[in-house]
Amino acid sequence: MGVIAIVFSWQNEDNAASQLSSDRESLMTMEALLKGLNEKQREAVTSPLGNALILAGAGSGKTRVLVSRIAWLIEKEQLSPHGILAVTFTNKAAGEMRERLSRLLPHPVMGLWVGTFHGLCHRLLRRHFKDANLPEQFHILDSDDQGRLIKRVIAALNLDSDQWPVKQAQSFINGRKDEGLRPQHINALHYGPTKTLVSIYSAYEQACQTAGVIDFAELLLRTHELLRDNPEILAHYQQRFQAILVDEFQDTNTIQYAWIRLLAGDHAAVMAVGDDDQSIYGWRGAKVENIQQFSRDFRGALVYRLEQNYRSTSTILTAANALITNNNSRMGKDLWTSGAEGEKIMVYSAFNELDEARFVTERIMMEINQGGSADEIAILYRSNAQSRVLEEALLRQGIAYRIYGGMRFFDRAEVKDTLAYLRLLVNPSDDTAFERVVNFPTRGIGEKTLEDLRSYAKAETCSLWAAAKHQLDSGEMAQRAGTALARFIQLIEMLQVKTVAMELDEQLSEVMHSSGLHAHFSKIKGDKSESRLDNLQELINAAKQFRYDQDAEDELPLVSAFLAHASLEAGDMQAEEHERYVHLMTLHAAKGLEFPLVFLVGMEEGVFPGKQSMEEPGRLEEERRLCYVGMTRAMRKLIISYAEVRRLYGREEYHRPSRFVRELPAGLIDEVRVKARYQSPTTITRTKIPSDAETSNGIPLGQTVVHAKFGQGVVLAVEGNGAHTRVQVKFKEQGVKWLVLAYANLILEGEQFL
DNA sequence: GCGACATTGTTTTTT
DNA sequence: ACAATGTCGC
Repeated sequence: MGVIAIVFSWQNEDNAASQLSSDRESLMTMEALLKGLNEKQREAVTSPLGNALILAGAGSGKTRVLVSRIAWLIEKEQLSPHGILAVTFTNKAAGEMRERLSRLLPHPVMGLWVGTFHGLCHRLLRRHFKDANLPEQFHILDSDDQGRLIKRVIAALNLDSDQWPVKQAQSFINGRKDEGLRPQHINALHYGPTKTLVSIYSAYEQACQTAGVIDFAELLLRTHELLRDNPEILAHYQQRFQAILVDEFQDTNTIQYAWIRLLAGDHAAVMAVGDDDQSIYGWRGAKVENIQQFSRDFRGALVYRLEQNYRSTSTILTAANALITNNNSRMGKDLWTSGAEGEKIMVYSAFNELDEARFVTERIMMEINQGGSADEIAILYRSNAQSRVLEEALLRQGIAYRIYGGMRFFDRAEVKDTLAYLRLLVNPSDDTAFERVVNFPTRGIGEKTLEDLRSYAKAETCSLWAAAKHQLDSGEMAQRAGTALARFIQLIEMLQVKTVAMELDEQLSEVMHSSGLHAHFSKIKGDKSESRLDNLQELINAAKQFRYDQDAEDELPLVSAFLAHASLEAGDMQAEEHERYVHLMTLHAAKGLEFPLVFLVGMEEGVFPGKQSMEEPGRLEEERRLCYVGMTRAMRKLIISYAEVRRLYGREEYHRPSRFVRELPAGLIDEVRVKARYQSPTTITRTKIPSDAETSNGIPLGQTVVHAKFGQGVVLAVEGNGAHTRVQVKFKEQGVKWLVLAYANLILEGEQFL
């Protein structure tokens, strides 16, 4: 049915588009648009209708080019918006593109597809659910749901959960799916762990199929198979999409690449935009090589390089360039700017993480006192755990901050519980939803009862819901358990009837109350219960909002659309407040953003680059790219810091400054000296910081020393002076380590306390 | 079915 | 250090 509707609307929109391109006003817009671009950007935007690869450096106006290109295709190449597909990775990027497009084009564009890989695949699967072998109301599992299901599958296979951790199985399954592999494609002739993992994969697929659910990776894989195995459908979309644009191409994985190739066929003009230097998602399957592969697979692909940067000072850019040239596998690209030189990059060497946090907050205070705004400032770190100390310091100083990332709205347990009820109303076969709420809030349905249901469902290859109904009908259930289960079934069936004519938000409210969820969260004491109830209210608000925002474009039932929205766009909910915050986030989360002032903290060997990344060259290069991404976020000023001692996993660890700091040209760096009169924090009591005078002569090399933990060792090198002094010691047992003299409490031969 | 203890691992994260 | 699981006893 979808196909016919599409053909109709295509013709309508074609007419609309030809009227549009003869419009004088829009031609004017086009000229104005091109005038605002630099030469390289203009070349890319006006590239002939064919394949093109755009290597767009950080801050080179990538999104602008992409958006302008779409406008160009519509205005000058006279493509129908209906024939254009633009793909991104995140909802945020898709939203931004849509928004900028609507500002650029004089008329609202109908039929243009802009979305994430997952969002677009979802749309295709909804339209062609029968050919994709899915139930009409299939639900998308998020990784949490997926984990729960895999856990159950492992248990059902009678495998030892210690030997087969859920996480491992999950990443195995997702990894294979990202490669486009089904269980039968995986070579498991030999015995061993792979064979078991494949059987878990297989059983998991089966479980998903009976429950009518699919995971994120499956969205892509299933869509690829849908197109590959249904020539008419493929032909339809190949004919439809004359131009395909892909953002962040360096982040595409195998299946996404295959998906684009398939959809593009021989005719579509594919424009891939990416930056190999900003590839930071290799660990989750992204293949940078796809960029190199592009020119081979897509005929006559023209390559454009956008190297003029409009974001950062030349100091920051030169430093970032110097850093990234240490990577070997690069396509090569040098960012430049016609802008000002700017301030030098400040590098601060802190004693420990507390001192580092203190320094950062101090600089932020200075910045704000000089008229800067907090929201122009970002603190970037390698891992989330590093935010704690920074938070505490900011809190102490009363600086408003906001942490990005972490738990998102639709990921919250109480929200997911409520949605699980909703899912069950829509599709009682959804075993993941069933398992989640059948006994939550507790209603006397125990493990024993569930075990019976599971084994029946397994034997009959049916859903838990069907198993429950059957067990009840057959009267084989124990009195007590039977009543409890029957009450649950009745509850769901009652809700199905009662909510059928309700608005979405009313449905949710009804579900929350009838299920006892609301009462349950009201009962719990503590400060958490209030925020949980708030979240439930917020969910109702979100549903109400959703009702208004939803266009009738996709004729998906509103409930299903809302559930898909909850899975696919977990909702950052971060733009709501308008206060001015300092932004705290991981380097990964910072990609695509920019800030006038950027702090890069924790620049230590073992932290960044991380311990695990230091052995393998490939991973080290990815860490370096991550550093490059971080540096190029800064517009006006970049401040780097590292701590000589850091509390990590409960231990005090001594780290050397990150190699990335040393890879920056010395001339661009302004190294800030430590104040010798630093007051030691109360938590570290044993610390004795020597004055300059005390240690100015340093320790003789070769001196034998004793360390409380590491034992006896020999001094190999001494670096720095004053409170700053570090010594390199070769210990008998523990090997070679760098220690900060002020913290190490070394005892020299002769019992002299340093 | 819940609370008290033990065990465990601990980059990065979207969809 | 610490949080987030899992196990055990009532």
